[in-house]
Amino acid sequence: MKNHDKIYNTAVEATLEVIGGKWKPVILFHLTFGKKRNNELKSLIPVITQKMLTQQLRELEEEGVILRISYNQVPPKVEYELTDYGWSLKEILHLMCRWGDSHIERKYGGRATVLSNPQLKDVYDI
Amino acid sequence: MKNHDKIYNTAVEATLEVIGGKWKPVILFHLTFGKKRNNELKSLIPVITQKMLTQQLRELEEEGVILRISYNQVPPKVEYELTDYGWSLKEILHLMCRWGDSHIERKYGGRATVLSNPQLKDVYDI
DNA sequence: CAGCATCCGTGCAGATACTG
DNA sequence: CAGTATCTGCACGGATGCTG
Repeated sequence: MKNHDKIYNTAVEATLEVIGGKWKPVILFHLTFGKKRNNELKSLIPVITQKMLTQQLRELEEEGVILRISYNQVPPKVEYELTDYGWSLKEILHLMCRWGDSHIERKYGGRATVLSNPQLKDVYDI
Repeated sequence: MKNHDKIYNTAVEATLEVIGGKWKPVILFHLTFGKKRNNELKSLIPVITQKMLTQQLRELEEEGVILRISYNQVPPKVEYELTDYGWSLKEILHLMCRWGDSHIERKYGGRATVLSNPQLKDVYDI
């Protein structure tokens, strides 16, 4: 063993440092369907507050998984998109979505609704 | 639309309800290598407190992804293992582990260590 | 060994108001 | 439109001590 700057017990923990935030997987998941503006994300995630959204976006940006594109214009226009690195999370995120789908079906039968992931039906056969 | 007991914006959220706890993915990950006793989990996750460990285990049990096996003996012996349903999370968990590995490499180069996931090296070629 | 009970602090996250 | 700034509360999680 050498001097370490950082010690993990499991590599899973390293992943959680990046996508472990309360809304991060959800935000990233939506971005796997293309770049989104601030308001679009708010519409897709109605229950999140603006503060939380901005906060989580900033952290994701710092980790290098998303890119913030600010067009200098009035009114302001900002778009968020996955970086190449961020795209490497797609498999995990879509797997989480598909698992969630089957979990909902198992737990609630038909007594639950998922508002905004119709796209996945086109991507996979579910 | 009909009356719903539950509404999700994304199925990802349903997944997060199950594995979204601070330590849940880590605990579940360890269990993908076989049943573990309370103390074994504590050794594998040194920084977790007993309280948190118990709490997270209970919640995982309630969700039906792990099973608590209590042998009625003195001293007590309790084992935790994945249910069949819990096993369906394996792909996500191992994907998270592998992504974490590459993330650590990318972010820290050699200046970080992962203590306890040698098993994965045998399972996959990494 | 496995775990519960209790106390306690902090930090996460909500609500509201304001800005370039 | 896309944010900041500030105040606030409560629940999450840590530390400690006790139990079957």
